[in-house]
Formats: sequence, structure tokens, C-alpha cells
Amino acid sequence: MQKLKQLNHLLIEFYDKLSSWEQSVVKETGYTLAQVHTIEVLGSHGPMRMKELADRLSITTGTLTVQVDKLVKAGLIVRLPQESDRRSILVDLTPEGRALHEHHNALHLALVEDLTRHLSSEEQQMLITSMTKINREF
Amino acid sequence: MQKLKQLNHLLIEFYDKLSSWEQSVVKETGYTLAQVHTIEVLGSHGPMRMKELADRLSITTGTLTVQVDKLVKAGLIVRLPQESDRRSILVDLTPEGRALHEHHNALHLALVEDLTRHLSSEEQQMLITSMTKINREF
DNA sequence: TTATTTAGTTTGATTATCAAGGTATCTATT
DNA sequence: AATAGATACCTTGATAATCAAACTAAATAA
Repeated sequence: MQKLKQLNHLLIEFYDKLSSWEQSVVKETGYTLAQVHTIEVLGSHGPMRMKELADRLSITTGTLTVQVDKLVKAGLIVRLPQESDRRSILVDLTPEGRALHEHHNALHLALVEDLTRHLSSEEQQMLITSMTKINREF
Repeated sequence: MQKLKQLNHLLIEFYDKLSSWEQSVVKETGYTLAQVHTIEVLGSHGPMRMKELADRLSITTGTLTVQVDKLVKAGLIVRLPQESDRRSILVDLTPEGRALHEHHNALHLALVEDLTRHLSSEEQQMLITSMTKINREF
């Protein structure tokens, strides 16, 4: 029970710190949090339809339409109408969008490297194992 | 390097899932995410001044003033003017606010219990150790 | 005393978001 | 084939969160 409380607190603390880190990192790009988040999802999962993207971002397709409009205007993504289903639209990164993702992802990797540098190889391995189990349960 | 990528991905996945979970849990309370987040911080760290609360929430004091107005009106918190420094104001939970925090916190604990139930006692212990180190570095 | 810093508030503008309604397209049923 | 229902996306109107900048009051330093 004490362990649970402790773990709960640690996970929340990590969440808050990551949230704050992301905010400050995003601010420097000149884009908004929602925009960068959209780029992140497209960058790490590849092109996808509006519906799926909205689901992954936990927003409605209505909200996403507005967001995608801005990103298209900014030259970061493109809308690709689908022949197979003419209702749906594939959204994909432009080279500029991909560049932004690469850059942002590099910052994430550098952060994780920094955060885990005092973990032994064994601890790192077990952290991977544990987080995998946790995410699977989520 | 492969490990880093893997860990980065796992942490982001966890973050996104927790974010989504929090959103749906908060929705059921009838309060907004920002409101519940404010209650959470006050509940787990105790009463504090506007400035400190704003810092912990990563928002400006201007934003917080508006937020606190709403929470006071909703009966969840109170403003306690300080005699020692008459510029500053201590913000604290009312019994109603505390009840909301208790309830929300219980959901968090239940979630963590659920997520970690397939971890061995040893894994749980090492997860605590690792997350402690990570948060310290953050 | 005067100047500077600090704590909190107010205001105006921007962004993100949702719910609800609308259009076009696809799918299943008759 | 015709119709009904479901799905994908878009549009619109309203609300919430946020910041920057200007403001007030109080504390602190010169």
C-alpha cells in the first residue's frame, strides 16, 4: 500500500515534469503544443486518416479539421484524398513537417538519455520491461 | 541507442495514455481539467501561495487568479490573506475540495494498482528506484 | 524618503476545444 | 435498384484556458 502511494506519486511527478518540459521545448519552435503534438503522432506512426489521427490525439474530428487547416497552411502536412474511400483523407507530413519531427524527436531522445544516465544497464532493462507491461495493461 | 529509442517510446506512450485517462476521469466530475489539476496540487502539497501554485501548475499568476475565482465560487477552495505579508494570499482546500481530491486520488491509486499488478515485487521496487532517479534528474 | 522588487489582479487577444448540424460517400437491407 | 443507416469529414457557435502587459498594493533596499 505504501509502495502504491509512492509509485503513484512518482508517476504523477514524472508526468508533470514531462508536461512542463514539452511546453517549454515547444514554445521555442514557434508552433503551438497542439500543432507539435499532431506532428509527433504523424511522425512516429506514419500517415493516417483524420479519424484515426483524431482518436490518437484524443480530440474530435471537428477540432482536428481546424488544426489540420493551420498545419497545411504552415506547410507542415498535406491532405491526400483517398481513391479507395472518397470520404476519407490521408494526412501526411511534408519534408518540412518531417524535419520538425526529426528535430523534436532528437530532443526527446536527448532528454531520455539524460534522465536515465544514472540507471545501471540492468535497471534500464527492467524499466523497459516494466513500462511495457504497464502500457499493455493501460 | 536502441534501448534509448525504446524507452523514449514507452514513456511517451505512457504519458499519452495517462493524459487520456485523466481527461475522461475528470470529465465525470463535472469540473474542468485545469480545475481538477489545481485541486490535485493543493491536495497533495497542502495550502500554498498563489505564486507557488502558479509555478507548480506551470501557468502565470494571471491565469491562476481567474482559475481560483472559479474554484472559490464553486466552493472548493478559499483565499486566506496572510498577516505576515499582506501582498500574498494562501490558497487552501475547503472540505468539499478535500473530498474531491480524496476521490480523485483514490482513482489514481486504483489505476496504479491495476497497471502494476503484473509486476513482481522486485520489479515494483526497481521501478520505484528508477523513477526516483529519473525525477531527481529532471 | 525614494526606488526597486514582489504578489496578486485585471483586461484584451489568441488558441483549443466540443457539441451539434451539414454534406458526401459507403454499406447493408429489402 | 432503391432506401435506410452508418461513417468520414467539415462548419459553426459557444466556452475555457491561456498569455502578455498594464495595474495596484505592499515589502525591501538604497
